[in-house]
Amino acid sequence: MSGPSQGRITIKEVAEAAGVGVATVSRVLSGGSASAETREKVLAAAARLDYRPSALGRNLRRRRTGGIGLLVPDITDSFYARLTDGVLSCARSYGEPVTVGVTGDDPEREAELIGTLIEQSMDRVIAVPSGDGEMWAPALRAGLNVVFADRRVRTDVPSVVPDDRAGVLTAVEYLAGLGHRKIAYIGRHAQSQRVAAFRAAIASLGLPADRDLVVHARSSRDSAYAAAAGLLQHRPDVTAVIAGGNVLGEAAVLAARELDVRIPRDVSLIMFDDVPWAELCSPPLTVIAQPAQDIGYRAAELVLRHGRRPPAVTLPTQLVVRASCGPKVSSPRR
Amino acid sequence: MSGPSQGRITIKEVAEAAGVGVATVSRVLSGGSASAETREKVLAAAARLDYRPSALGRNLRRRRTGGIGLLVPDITDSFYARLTDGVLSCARSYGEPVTVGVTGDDPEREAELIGTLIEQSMDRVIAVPSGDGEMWAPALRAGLNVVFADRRVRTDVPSVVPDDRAGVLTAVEYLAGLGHRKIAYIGRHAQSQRVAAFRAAIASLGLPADRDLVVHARSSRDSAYAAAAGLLQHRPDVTAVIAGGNVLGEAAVLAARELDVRIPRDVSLIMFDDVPWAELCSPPLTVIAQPAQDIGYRAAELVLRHGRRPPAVTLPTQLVVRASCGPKVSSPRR
DNA sequence: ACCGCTCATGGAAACGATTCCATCATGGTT
DNA sequence: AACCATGATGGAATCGTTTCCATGAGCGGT
Repeated sequence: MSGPSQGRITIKEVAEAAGVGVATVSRVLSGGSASAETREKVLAAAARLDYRPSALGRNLRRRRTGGIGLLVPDITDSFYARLTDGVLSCARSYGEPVTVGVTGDDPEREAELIGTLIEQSMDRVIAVPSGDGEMWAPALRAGLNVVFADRRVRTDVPSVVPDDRAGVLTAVEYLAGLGHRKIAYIGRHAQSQRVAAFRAAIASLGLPADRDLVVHARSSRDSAYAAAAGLLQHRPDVTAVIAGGNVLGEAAVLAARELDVRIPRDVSLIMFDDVPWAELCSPPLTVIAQPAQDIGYRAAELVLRHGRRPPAVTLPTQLVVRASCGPKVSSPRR
Repeated sequence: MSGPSQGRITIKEVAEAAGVGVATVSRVLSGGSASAETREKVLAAAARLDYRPSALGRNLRRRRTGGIGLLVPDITDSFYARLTDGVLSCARSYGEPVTVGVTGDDPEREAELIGTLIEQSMDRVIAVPSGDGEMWAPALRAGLNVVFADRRVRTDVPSVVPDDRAGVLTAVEYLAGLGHRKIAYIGRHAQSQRVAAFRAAIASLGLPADRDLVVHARSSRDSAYAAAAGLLQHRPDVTAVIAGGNVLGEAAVLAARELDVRIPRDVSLIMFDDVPWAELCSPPLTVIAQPAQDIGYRAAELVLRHGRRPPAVTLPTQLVVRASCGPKVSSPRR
């Protein structure tokens, strides 16, 4: 009865209780070879003492941390919440803990969080990168195992992204089919890829190109509202808008309501990202659904099985037609 | 030029580069006493080598992990996403990483996650407990620093919760004021506290008590829909329902729409938790707003400053009247 | 001039695990 | 009977940090 009854119990105490050496305990517990009898004794002792190996000790010796880091712009945004859910779901099946950080789409904050992560010896990270991803260069050189989600900003980092090009094209084609020619896009600052796809789609359909038809917002709700209201106010000639995310879409219907422009009579609206309330909205919103959860899950798979990794995974999007788009009005709204 | 140029650089190499001992480096970096000259040398060397102390080594020695663990039922639920955001926001100002786990309101999964957490040597945890919180007993005994959020299920654990009693009472009073007498409550399984408050409110206003007027759902959207649809179908006599959360509210308006019961003409609806889309909904939803982010922030404060901790913090809720409640219809709906 | 006090400093132990390596027993082969 | 191969086992080194303790220098007081 000499065991130190206080504090966490260690492998040493298990070894003592089982009457074997610490090396043997470690071997048995990590599936190494041992005689049936010894294995029995060790397992019994470990169970009796309710022994839990310390991840700290293990990781220090192994020189890597088990867990995975996840960096998202805004956990409050349903899209990133679902993406996070996907990551957590996959990580759970591997028993890996996930450390989450919020970047707010700010490269500086992102760099800071990367610092924290490598301080923690995390060697596997999933991130929705904020800027052009150049702050990742040092971490990459240091051997960090990174997978980008939702945005593909570096070709040397495996990425899991929605099929933006197809999604945007589908939306623009649908709108053009309804007769719209002045179509605007409201996006976040960081979505350069999607904006490029938008311009390409506009061009390919022979619609008038106009720089001012894409407006940007930062990741806050206020900024989104300002962008939407500004667009609706200053460009009475646009008859259809595409919102590049659910908070942008929300801001757009709010702004429209405030400015008394009716959807879809005055302007048609397509929102990226299908969220539960899109159906509850008045009018129900036509959306481009994105597989947020799958993106997270696949990204986690990629970062966990770090075999040879494909450079990029693209997941399909889907147009869900509801009631927020209508034929072009004959005369531009005043 | 003999430094091992591969892998992470350690305190030993910094010491060598600065021409001092490792103990001195450690002391300088953690704010201990040292001569100005030495401090200078060490700081210079550390900066030059871009040295980052390994949290692993530190934590092993200190026998505690810096980070904090966070357990929520469903990160996809806006309420818990905002709560998480609050926790992350507070933790960031302390430079503490946060490990997030999803319990799905399942005590078994929760116990499993607790195991992972203590394996990680996390000594500080914020949790939204699933059941009666009895699986926390061993962890508590082991000295884990736990704070409960959103639900108060044990008196021996500090908790940060919304003022459920006042919130429910406000909602019931408001509904009663509109003439409603058969008021139902749809809640999650785990919200025993709120259900008790509901019954108390009903009783205090002299309304008919009826066991069947509170129905429970599990944390999935499907379960929520089933519960709402069941209630609406089998109890044509209820003229007002209170939904105990935003996914329950969403399910209620969906079910109502499907069953062709109109809000608020046929039944009035009050939803717990104000979410951005409540205003966008048709009709805009009257809600009891809950300070989800504050709850998370305060819980994080509590768990980080583990001075003497108050047993419970209760944060106020607020009734936001929109358009989902109306006067009682004269005849029960068929 | 000596004593004792303070202060900076570096060596070494400790934290809890994994893993290399040496040791020893066993059993089969020549 | 001697020998080798095989496999189980435990001691000890190791990971990167913090912290205890001993050492030595500097210095003011008697």
